[in-house]
Amino acid sequence: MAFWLMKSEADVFSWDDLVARGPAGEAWDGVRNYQARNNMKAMQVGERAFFYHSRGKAPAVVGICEVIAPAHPDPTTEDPRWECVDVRALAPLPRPVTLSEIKADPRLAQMVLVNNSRLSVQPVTDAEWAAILDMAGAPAA
DNA sequence: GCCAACGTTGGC
DNA sequence: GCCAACGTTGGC
Repeated sequence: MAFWLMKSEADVFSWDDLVARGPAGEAWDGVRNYQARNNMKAMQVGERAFFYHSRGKAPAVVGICEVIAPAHPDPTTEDPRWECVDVRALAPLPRPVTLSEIKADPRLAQMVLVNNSRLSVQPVTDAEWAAILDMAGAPAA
């Protein structure tokens, strides 16, 4: 099982918006970046991803979501190059983990989030996943 | 709101 | 195939 991280601007589509979708979840559409798309194509149903709020005054990982549908054509474009997965909210983190905390933790120095801040869908290693859960005060997965 | 970093586009 | 110009992202 691989782990992932998906970014969204909090004032465009927030964690609360995903929670409001309930078990039906939401298509993660609108991605127009090949690397991010390739990551979505690699996702398996049941895998988990951190939900990250970008661009707010305190960018942070705020929740955990689950992939509920594999990659399929992006409904927001006619262009067949673009695909998206569907995700649903699983659980909020007991405490958000901010980008500044992530940058300050040596366990997370190699995170894609730290080194390629523009990639909107990115892989997370098992060790990074565990470290962030730890920082959030969440039980290990 | 600003600006640096990055990805994409398009002329040659 | 190269590279300059442009648009977008996202931290601050």
